[in-house]
Amino acid sequence: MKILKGHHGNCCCGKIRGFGRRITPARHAVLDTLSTRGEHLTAEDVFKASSRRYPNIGLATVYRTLELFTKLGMVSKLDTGDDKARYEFADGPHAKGHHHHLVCTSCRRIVDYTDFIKEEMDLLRKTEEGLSKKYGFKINSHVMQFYGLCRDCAR
Amino acid sequence: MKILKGHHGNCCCGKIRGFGRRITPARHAVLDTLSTRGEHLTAEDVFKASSRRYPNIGLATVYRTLELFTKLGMVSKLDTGDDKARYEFADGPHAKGHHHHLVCTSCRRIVDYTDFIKEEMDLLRKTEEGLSKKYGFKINSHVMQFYGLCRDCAR
DNA sequence: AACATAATTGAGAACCATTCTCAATTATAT
DNA sequence: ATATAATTGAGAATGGTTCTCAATTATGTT
Repeated sequence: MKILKGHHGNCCCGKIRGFGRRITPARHAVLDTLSTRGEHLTAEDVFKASSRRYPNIGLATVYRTLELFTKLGMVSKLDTGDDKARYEFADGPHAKGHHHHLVCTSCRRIVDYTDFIKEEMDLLRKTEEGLSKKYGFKINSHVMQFYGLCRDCAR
Repeated sequence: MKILKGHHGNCCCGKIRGFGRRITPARHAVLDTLSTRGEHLTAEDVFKASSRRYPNIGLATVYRTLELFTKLGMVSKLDTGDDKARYEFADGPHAKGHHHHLVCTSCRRIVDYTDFIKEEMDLLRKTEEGLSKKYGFKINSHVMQFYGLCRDCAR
């Protein structure tokens, strides 16, 4: 299958190749899906959407691809408490910008919020620094998330 | 089996009974385990330790009990990223005090920290309030956690 | 103290997201 | 065009957790 020179050629393929990994139709399909279909997609979501573009893709490949992209830092893997990982573009050309999540524990709706992000980032940076020093950890990531009931589920 | 009137009688049994649930040897064993064996135990950990006190206990019962205690607010269920839930007493008579977690993604060591807790709580409270108002969520809980490599794993 | 009844239990089966296996295919450097 | 290692699809396997169900038991009532 011919690889189209799309907008991905510029931003992601280089990163993939840089790690000695190959550009394949399956990876391209996943990339397209992630940039088209919004945030917090489950592997199954990605599989279904990618199948439209590339009908032969297998679910295992989707998992492997998402794992690779996560390792390369292109994708964020989220846990929103329902035993299914969710994926979205990490900060970068296709990303929505740094945000955190507010999750409804009843209907599983996920709201991305950016309110208080500056204060959060300041505190997170400060905490990371303090914890690194005190406990000797090299901190790589954090999770900050709120759970509750959305308006519809609360009533 | 006779239920001993131990220190739990005062703090937890009332809570359990208050919800129309019964005090049983299995629940007592889990309670003892949680108060004796430290933090962030997996269900399997709780099962093994509780089996010593009450050899007939079943794993399913441990899961059910931990779920119940979590629902009653006595226990916190944590996800530290390794596909096994972990449990510990929530804030209360037996709890260690409010803390957050620093997790080594290599050896899975978990450090409880309380540094910056005041600032964190302030920000969390403020954020919860802001998000409640803006998005109409009734926020019930939050997760704030750091991932990285501990000193031993980093080198 | 024994009864009635609904809650609880243990054991194993079932579930289900994810990972693994392996032979076949394919991207890429030469 | 070729060689080679990476990648793939399909289905099996994994493993933590939940479910099922008949048997047991805690608790309020007599």
